[in-house]
Amino acid sequence: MDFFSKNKKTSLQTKNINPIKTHTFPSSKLNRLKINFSSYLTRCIITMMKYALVLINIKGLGVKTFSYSIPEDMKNIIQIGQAVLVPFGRQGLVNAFIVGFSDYVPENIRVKKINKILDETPLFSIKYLKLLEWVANYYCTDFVTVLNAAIPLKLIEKNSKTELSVELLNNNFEGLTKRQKEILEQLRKEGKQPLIEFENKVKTTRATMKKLEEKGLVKLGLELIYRNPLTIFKDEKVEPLFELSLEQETVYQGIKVKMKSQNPILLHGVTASGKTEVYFKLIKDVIDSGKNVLFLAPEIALASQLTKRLAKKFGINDIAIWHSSISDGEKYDVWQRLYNNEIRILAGARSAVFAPLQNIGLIIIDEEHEGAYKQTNPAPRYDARIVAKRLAQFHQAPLLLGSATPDISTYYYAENNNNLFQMLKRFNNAPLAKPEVINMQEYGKASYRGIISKPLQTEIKEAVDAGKQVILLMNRRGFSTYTQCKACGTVVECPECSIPMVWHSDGKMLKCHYCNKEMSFPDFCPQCGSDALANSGSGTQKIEILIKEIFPEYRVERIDSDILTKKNAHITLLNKFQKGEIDILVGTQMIAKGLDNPNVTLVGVISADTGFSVPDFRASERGFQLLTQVAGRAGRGEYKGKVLFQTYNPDYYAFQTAKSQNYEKFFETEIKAREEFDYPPFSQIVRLILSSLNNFRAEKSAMEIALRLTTMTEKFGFFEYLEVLGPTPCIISKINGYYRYQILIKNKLSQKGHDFISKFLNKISLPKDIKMAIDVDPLDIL
DNA sequence: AGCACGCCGACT
DNA sequence: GTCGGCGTGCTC
Repeated sequence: MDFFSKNKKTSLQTKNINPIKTHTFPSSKLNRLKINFSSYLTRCIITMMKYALVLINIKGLGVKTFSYSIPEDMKNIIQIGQAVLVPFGRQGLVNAFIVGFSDYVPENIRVKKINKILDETPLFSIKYLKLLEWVANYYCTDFVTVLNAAIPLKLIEKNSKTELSVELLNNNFEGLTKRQKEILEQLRKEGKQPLIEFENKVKTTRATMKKLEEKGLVKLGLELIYRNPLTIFKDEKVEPLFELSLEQETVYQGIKVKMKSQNPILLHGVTASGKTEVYFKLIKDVIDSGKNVLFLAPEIALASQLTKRLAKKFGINDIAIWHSSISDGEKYDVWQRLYNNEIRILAGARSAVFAPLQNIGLIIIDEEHEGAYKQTNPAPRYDARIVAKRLAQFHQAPLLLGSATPDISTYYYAENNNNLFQMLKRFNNAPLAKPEVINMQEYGKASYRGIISKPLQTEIKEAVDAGKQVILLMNRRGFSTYTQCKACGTVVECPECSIPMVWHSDGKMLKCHYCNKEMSFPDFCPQCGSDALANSGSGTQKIEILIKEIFPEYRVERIDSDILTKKNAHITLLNKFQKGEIDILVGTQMIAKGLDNPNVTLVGVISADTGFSVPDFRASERGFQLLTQVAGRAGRGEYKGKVLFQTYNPDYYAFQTAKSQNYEKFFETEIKAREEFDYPPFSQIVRLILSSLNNFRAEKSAMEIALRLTTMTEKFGFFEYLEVLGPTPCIISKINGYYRYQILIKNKLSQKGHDFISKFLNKISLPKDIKMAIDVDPLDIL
């Protein structure tokens, strides 16, 4: 591996920029970690080893690994995953995790001794760390960054604490005071629970509880009582599973045959085709066979909804939920229950792939095309689908992906591996609404303010007057899309980010959608001083106002992320809509997902072109998905649905296929384009973003890295697999004051190529004022 | 993050 | 001389 030699200097090093240093200490640590996890690690070797590698969360510094020596008396019990107490710097004893063992420590450090093993039960296994190590390698980041994302740091602080519990011992309440009887009655109803929680709830004190303990009526123990966040669903009646339709039954049987498959299985089912029933039937089979199920949904709200449905079918005791917003206490409890194999079904969002569910027999990822499965910031920029695939392989369990509009790559692989299942009919045989196109080149002039066409107005009126409800999609928030000077053409941009400021009519402000900076509407053009500044384009706020102008008597509401700032506001609005208290709902893509309202008969897309024109290789895919998903909101009940797309480009292929709701046709055209230009799934993209407050230095460092990368690629014969593009300024060339340059590396799916990239990036260290973000399989390249 | 170490300017 | 400014580097 001499190509990573420290002394190599490139000709581009100048006085203005620090040389790219290679660092040795952290990477040697990583190498030790690697050796420990992946090869000869067995208990007997561990117990012979002198040093333990522990993970410490240092405030301000983050999570780092350090070596400590193992006292003789701990050698028989010490294990990976245990929480320990170690002396650290001037901070005295701190909590840490055992993550590895070693016989060797670099000479120049003097090791301290592990002070205490806090809990002999480990919180994770070697297998688990192996998965994280794989993720770190795949996403070209370090192990600690992945660990940081995977294990809730609060576990470290929480784990040594035990809580007092309270439990009823005797049901005979004779001879007690009225108040005491009340307290015990409540305890009898609710069962064993944490003492403090109980005292607060029934408004009593420790003295009273001690008294009851003395009388032998309750037991106050030190045991750990798990909080079950699902108790809110505990009154839900457990219902039998649905009967499957013929189409569902066929797909179910087909998937059953594939349960041993090492490759992901795709269930492509049109909106409202009843994928959930198939999932549930499979889940039942898996848990009956004694294995566990991981079920992911793209976002927290959908994961909660899913958990409720699961609780209805399987009861609450074997189910847990995991996502970034459950409380630390709940995380701790769920973690323990998972590790102790007390959970049959875990539902959750992206981060739930890292929960330590044991003995997995099936992983389901619903709405697999959703971008929310990919973490964009901060690192690790992982995709839960990729991690889940690896996790499934570890457990030799199948991975089932479901969507009405699958990711192009997922579909490609599923088809090639003969793992594709389709449900192209709606469950209740309701026909899919065929969208109609309104060519705005033709209708534009006759439209209300050039935006709401006559046919759309007519359909809205017809629907609402018939007591039905309407969804209008406008995939841009704010009032307009940009503010322009009519004299010189200048578009008002955010001073910190290179994107147009958007006029918001509610706050009467121009807002930056990247950094949220606000400013008042300028009186004069910042470029030429003219006063001819005007707003152009439309967003949700304008549509809401226009619709209210046309139909002053109808109940119109708007949902977009501006509304979301008020807590639960959007849930309240969705509930109102569901109850029929809103006639017309205007919103961004938030309303395209998951809304299942049988009373919606009309869906209108105000500007169906939005999205397709973004300069990104996935723009057509995203546009197609959005239009298909929103069209699926119409006619889900017994009433026939209608969908109208307003567009200025009626002939565009992605648009035509979305119009006919023909996924396969879209796929065929799109996959050819991907092949021709070597985009995924025919290559893997690794995107590097170099950014700095100083434009020149950002560009310079990007150039230097690109040059090194190209030189090495050629020198070591990787040019067959790797193509280095750039650097170029990012399309969004400035965000939050940081100038951004990108380098794209296209890897023709070679493992060797990927290992090279990973090693190369691990060795790079940059001057302080330059930041580098590594994004493997980026969602977009803006 | 803290905290020590250390290398220059101002001061009783 | 030596007090203290805070830039730099380290924590097994």
